[in-house]
Amino acid sequence: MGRRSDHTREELHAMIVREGHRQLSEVGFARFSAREVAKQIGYSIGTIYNVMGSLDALMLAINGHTLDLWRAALEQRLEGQSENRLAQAIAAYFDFAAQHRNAWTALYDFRLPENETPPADYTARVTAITDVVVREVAAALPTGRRDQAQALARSLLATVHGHCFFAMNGTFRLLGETDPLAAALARVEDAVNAA
Amino acid sequence: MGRRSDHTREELHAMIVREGHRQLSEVGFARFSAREVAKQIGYSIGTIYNVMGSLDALMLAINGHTLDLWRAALEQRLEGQSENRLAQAIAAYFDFAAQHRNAWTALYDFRLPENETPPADYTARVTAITDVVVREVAAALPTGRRDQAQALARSLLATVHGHCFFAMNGTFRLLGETDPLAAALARVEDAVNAA
DNA sequence: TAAAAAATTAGACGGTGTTCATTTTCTGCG
DNA sequence: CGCAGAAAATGAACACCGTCTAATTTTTTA
Repeated sequence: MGRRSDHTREELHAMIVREGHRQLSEVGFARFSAREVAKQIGYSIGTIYNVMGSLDALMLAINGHTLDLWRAALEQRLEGQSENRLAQAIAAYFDFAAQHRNAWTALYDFRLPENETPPADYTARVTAITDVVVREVAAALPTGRRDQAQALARSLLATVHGHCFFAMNGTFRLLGETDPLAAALARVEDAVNAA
Repeated sequence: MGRRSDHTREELHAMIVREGHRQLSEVGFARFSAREVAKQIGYSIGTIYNVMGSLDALMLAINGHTLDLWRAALEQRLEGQSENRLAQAIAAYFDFAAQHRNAWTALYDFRLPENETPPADYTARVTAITDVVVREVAAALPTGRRDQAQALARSLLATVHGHCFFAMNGTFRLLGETDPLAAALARVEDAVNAA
């Protein structure tokens, strides 16, 4: 076959990413298959490669989509909130991971080969989420300490990530921690108070 | 063929795990292959399955071995140290991850299927590392706060893990953080001072 | 309407995990 | 020593996977 009148190349690209994200969410990174994506959208495996280039590129596009959803969820949660905004942001971090288990986990399961770097539009999505956190950390700091916001935000992001990761992968359950979110909030509070 | 006089079943098990760990360290989790392990030790693929039971079991054994090495490195680093022991432990955490990149990463890349739980001898290795941290956290706390050590140690482990993870996966480089270890140490200090 | 361009296909290739009937080797007993 | 049974090891078979590409089909263009 050739061109199909009902899908432009762009639309097809979007279809693949959306279906890929759907399947990734369903079966998880370990069982994800490009062939199955092709089957579900009614195209052949070859088309996936023509449109996406490679499995790595497909994964980057899917993870990019997850990052978009994550930032949207984060900003929606903060919208109109005037108190405890940093705590709200952290809770949103945890909520997104819990509600999008497989997609969130895949953000960290998937890695490009050693020599390659992610494309600019992917890293931009990562920094977009970071920027939200930087903004909220800055607001939580005393006015004289706002210049520390960027560095502190990076570190607090790592702190929250570590807690969320251990919550999701079972480590906290194993260690008897029953409220990972509270632990993360406590660590962030410690750091903000120290600044 | 049948029994080979030069290897007991136990020795063969150990051989497989050691060679598996070697290859995992070399090529990383994504490119790890049980078939290649078999080839390198001069046995057939079937034998790997006879001895280990499944690929999941093999991965658990290999990761268990990594955890053993990690705890040994941690304890060796602390041996004889009388000052800054908690900071030393954290530095050892980072050092091990850096020096055993692929093996360390595989600890988190590999996950059992949803319904299954890791065997007791695996979880014991995880808690063995945790116990070292609990001990050092307790020592760093004022005597009246020692009862918080366990809960705080869990949280600080997550904190350090988050920083180490972002250091290893490139997130910190992307965000401009040039000294992840220092950031982790600062967060731990904040938490200890707050207690 | 014919030629050029674009889109799509599907099969081939080399790899993977997994299973299991078969073969080989070892052990112990008569 | 010979032989039977147990233990160990094999490797072919199966169903997948990502990747590539020659061939085909459709659409667009001239």
